[in-house]
Amino acid sequence: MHLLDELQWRGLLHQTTGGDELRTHLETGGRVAYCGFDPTKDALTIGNYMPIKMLRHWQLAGHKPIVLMGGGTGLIGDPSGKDAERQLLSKEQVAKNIEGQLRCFSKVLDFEGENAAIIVNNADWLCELGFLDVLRDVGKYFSVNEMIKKDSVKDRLNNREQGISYTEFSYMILQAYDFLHLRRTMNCTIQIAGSDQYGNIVSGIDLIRRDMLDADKDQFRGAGITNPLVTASDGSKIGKTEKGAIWLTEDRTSPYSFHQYWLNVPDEDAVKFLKWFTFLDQSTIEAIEEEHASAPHQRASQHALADAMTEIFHGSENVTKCNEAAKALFGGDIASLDAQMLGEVFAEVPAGEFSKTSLGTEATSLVELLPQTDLCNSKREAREFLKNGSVSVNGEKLHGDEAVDRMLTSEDLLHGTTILLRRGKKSWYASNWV
RNA sequence: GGGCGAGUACCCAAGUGGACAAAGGGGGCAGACUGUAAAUCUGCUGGCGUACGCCUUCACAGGUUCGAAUCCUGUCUCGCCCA
Repeated sequence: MHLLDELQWRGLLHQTTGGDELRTHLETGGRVAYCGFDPTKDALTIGNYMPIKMLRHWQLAGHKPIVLMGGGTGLIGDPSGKDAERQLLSKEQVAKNIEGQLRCFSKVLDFEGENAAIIVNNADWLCELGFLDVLRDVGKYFSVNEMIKKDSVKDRLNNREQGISYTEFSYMILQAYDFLHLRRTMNCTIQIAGSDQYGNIVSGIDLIRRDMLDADKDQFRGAGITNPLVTASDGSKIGKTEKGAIWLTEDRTSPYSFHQYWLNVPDEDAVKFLKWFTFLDQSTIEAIEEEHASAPHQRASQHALADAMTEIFHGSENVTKCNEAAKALFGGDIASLDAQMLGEVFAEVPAGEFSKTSLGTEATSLVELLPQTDLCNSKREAREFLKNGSVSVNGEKLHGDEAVDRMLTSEDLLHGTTILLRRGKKSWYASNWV
């Protein structure tokens, strides 16, 4: 399938420049495209995944992706979609953030082989530029009249309170220059980005055209491909929960939580997400969709989604673990798990150590104990949960007043060491008694 | 600089001397139903205490009053209008 058709089918194609010319251009392998990444954070979330995935599709289609880290532009800040002037990041911070983000890229993109992805940092060339050189060689090609028409600038100009600094105003020139630089030095003809970057892409293409006035007429100048803004069915951003963003690295979001996030996606989003976020092909996804439709309660789409995503970022071993953990936590008979399984499943869950000698005493009444766990904050709250029948011990639900009076004893120990507490459906706590 | 208006809990928003820890909605948490879903219904939602209660909140600082989110003074912040 042609890359553009593939993206179209997945719902990832928003706009392109270049029309048929672009399509033809892509029929030859080994083309080079870049996508810029903002080094404002030292780690990435699901919200940052889409552009990386776009580059991977590019790579899978037989072309070469360039990851452009905005180490230079990151010192300036993109005014797009921002209603206030950005704070400038220090050079050290930018360098550190780039370092942190690289981990995520290697999970998705292939950095080896014929079309190996490469990483460049625009600080390497932007920092070399002299101010006067830029004004003479680049600035000349930019019409201020055009620049102030761009939405990103216009919004800020119309807003008397905020305004826009000359620094941020210059951002689009820098981004355009990036494209030109990569066009010149790496034969990079395509820029891939989110739809909000369309204006900046066009600026880049214009600049390339002007730079290549004398070049062979048949030579492809440059084009852009944008993907739409992806949101959940309720209009919210994907990958944001009340508890915070879902990160792509396990030091910030455990594989289990990551897996669970996808598993809990609403039905109406699940198939859409399969197309957007996974690399499963059309027939596979259609089969899953059918399977889901015929047995909705099995949630085939969510399972496929969760497994595929977890595999990308945490590996197939973790997929198995996450599924086993989920099965035990939600369906299985907790008490019958063997010691090893128990350890593995609850490796993901918050835990704490308690003294075995206190078992059977006042100190191990649930009202006393729960506030010491992550499950609740005070005795008052503990009583509330217990009365509501929200708490279970080793998978066995407790009700009403007897729950409030319940004490843990040595008989509750699983394998002589652990007692599992649960509040509601999804909050677990492993208490280890030593 | 002048005029007007507003600031209430996680968010929106009522309340304009006592019955106010403060209506209503949203969100969140929990329960029932389910499919670890959606929709629906129920309970909780400032904190602490097994009740009666105590403590901290209505932008901030003072004041009036037996009593203030509510009245007065000053300060700060935001919005709109005029210069």
